[in-house]
Amino acid sequence: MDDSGYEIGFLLRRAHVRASAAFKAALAPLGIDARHFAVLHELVHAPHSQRRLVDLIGSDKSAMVRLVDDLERAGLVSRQVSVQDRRVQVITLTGKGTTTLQAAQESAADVTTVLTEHMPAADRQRLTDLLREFVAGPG
Amino acid sequence: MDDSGYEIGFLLRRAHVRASAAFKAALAPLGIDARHFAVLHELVHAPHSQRRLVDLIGSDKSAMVRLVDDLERAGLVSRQVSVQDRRVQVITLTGKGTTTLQAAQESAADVTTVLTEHMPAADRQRLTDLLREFVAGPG
DNA sequence: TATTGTTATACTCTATAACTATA
DNA sequence: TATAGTTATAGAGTATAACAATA
Repeated sequence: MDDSGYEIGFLLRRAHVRASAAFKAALAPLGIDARHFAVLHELVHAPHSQRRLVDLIGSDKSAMVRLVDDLERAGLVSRQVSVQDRRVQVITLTGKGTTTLQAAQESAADVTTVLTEHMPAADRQRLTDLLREFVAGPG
Repeated sequence: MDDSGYEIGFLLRRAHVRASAAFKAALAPLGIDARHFAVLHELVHAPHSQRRLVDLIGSDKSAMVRLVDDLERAGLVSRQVSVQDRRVQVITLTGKGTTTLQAAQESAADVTTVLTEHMPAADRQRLTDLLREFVAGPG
């Protein structure tokens, strides 16, 4: 009985569950979860509108409002009305946000090491590359 | 800026979101979702106790009660008290369950084809193998 | 009219603990 | 005492639609 035709679906679920539990535990001391981390990560190089963050992360706009609410309340980002388009809220990393992001990046890297330490380095790299290819889709 | 140290976490999330949305849509006409499919899939070769299903799938016992409730209500599995241990409910695929599972397997295989048709076949196979390795963990 | 962001709401899923019946 | 299953409940996350402000 060969189920390789659809096994990847089950495997992605198990892999995600395994990884997200580990990331959640690692980020908890910083007061954020993986979704907040994803937002902070997108803001490293430049501020973005909430709309742009939604597109980058693949969330939805009402969920993003609450994520940014959380981050703003924690002092990690700030909201500013755009001068060009006053409908737009520009989200910027604060100094504290930058510090927290760096700590989160270290924790996340440590977790990743633990999650993949049973795999040869080449396999780890190849898995990352193939996931990137899978996620890219037909586009 | 190199984020390869933790990028795999984000990628697994995006990959899982992409795949689960597709599986959900494909299985909806059969009246089940991916979790029900996983349960049916484990019952192909032999009946199992709910406890065993929990271990196989990585769910929890109260969630499993409801999954089996759903499947039993739809006539896809049956519950029978074990003769050896009357605490145990043995879950068995019905004829309708077998038919539905086969349809689900075909839908899932089709979805997988669509999800990976932008990838060379060798990459698809390698991704499956590497995910299996990742999921296995240090054990 | 269309878009950005906000709010409200309902729904699903998960997590937890208490409970039963057996062992 | 411990285990398999059940039930109840609370919480988190998602999805949806209606709304306000601006373009």
